[in-house]
Amino acid sequence: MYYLVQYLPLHQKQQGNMAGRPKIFDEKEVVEKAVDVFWKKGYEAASADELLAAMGIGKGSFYLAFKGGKKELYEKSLKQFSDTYDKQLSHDLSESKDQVEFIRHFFLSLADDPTAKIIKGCYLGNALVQLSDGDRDTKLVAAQLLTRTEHIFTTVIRKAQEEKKIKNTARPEVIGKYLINLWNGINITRRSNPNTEDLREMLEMSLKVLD
Amino acid sequence: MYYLVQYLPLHQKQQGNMAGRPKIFDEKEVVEKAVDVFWKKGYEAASADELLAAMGIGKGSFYLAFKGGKKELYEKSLKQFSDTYDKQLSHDLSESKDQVEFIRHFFLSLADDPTAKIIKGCYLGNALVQLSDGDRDTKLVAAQLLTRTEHIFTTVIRKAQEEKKIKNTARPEVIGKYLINLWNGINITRRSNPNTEDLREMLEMSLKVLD
DNA sequence: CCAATATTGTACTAATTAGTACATAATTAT
DNA sequence: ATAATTATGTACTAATTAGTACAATATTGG
Repeated sequence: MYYLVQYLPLHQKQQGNMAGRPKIFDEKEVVEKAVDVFWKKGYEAASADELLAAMGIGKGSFYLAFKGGKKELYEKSLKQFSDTYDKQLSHDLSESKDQVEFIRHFFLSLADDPTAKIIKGCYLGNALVQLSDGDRDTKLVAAQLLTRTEHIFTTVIRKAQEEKKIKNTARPEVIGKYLINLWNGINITRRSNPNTEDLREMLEMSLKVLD
Repeated sequence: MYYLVQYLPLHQKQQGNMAGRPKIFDEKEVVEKAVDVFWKKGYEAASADELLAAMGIGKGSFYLAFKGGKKELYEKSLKQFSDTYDKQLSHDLSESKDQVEFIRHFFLSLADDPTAKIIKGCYLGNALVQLSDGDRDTKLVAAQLLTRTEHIFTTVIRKAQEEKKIKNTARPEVIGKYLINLWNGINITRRSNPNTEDLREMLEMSLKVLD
């Protein structure tokens, strides 16, 4: 016997037709709050109490909604962050007149970021460095999400090559990896040296691959 | 009245002429053991007990020798690691016939590292990512040490430019930063994608700045 | 041999951790 | 209204944390 089941999008609240006391929070919203804490403190150093305070919910609600505890919350935060980020990036790219130029500007703007004082790095890159061997599965999630962003770059490059907009004839996968590697590097390098001018020149040198 | 004081190198044990029970450990040796633990587990996740076990000393000895506790141990481990690393790198460079070629090979070899399965990244880069805002001073130590390695690259590049061994006429500081940024990037990128072939091609593309 | 000194090992503390148990509260369906 | 269901808040637990206190130990100099 088979049943027709309606799969609702996860973000659609089903409160209206469900029995029981209603949730006082929206999962997406509290995960977003958790991202802030994890990003600022790091995975290990972010305590459950601190997370709950930021999320504005109590332990009862939390461990009911996130049965896997802190780890589940972190994985969900990685996914949600990455989804939002990639979606925004893809959208901005589709809106831009010159996608290669957009990427160039995207990287160059990292040299004079006004938020440079509080350098938090890349949320996914941080995960790869902060997670220990015990959290191999979570690490893998972060790795896959970062690879997804890499693919966005790769796709732009492939298209630009087809349209003869860039001279570089290397495989698009290689240029895409080059770009994500540049991104990964900057997120470390910026933390160790705030010299904006050298950083800018270094970025300009790096972006010659897009000529 | 002035006295002539003989300053002994720190690593020279002065036990022979000192009163009191002799130390059962050598500080450099135990710090080296601690590096292993910090590198594998990360700063936060490395517990004092675990560190002490690896170092083979008890709490009494530890807190006497490292009054600043875990934090002092970590800072010392950063310095000692970096000293050893830079010294080795400088030595290898001075031994090599072609220093630019050495650097090129140094980076290319990262693509087929036999220890790729256990990717621990850069000890100093990890520190920059793993330390939270509360450990700003320790972070600064790591940043300065990483900059020192950058300067080693810069010096090689400057010399190579003077000797017309590379065509790239950008400021050596910029090329040096480019190289340390490449290093920082790879130590993240390798963790997210073990595809050796793409990585190798990406590195070859990156190293064109050394032509 | 004894005083002075430095190191060691153990037992303890006080704080913090993640997570559980469960009574209470707020909702829907009948 | 009341039964069923789901969420919430609080009080608790059990483990782990970094670090301290201090008596016992091993050395040097006199």
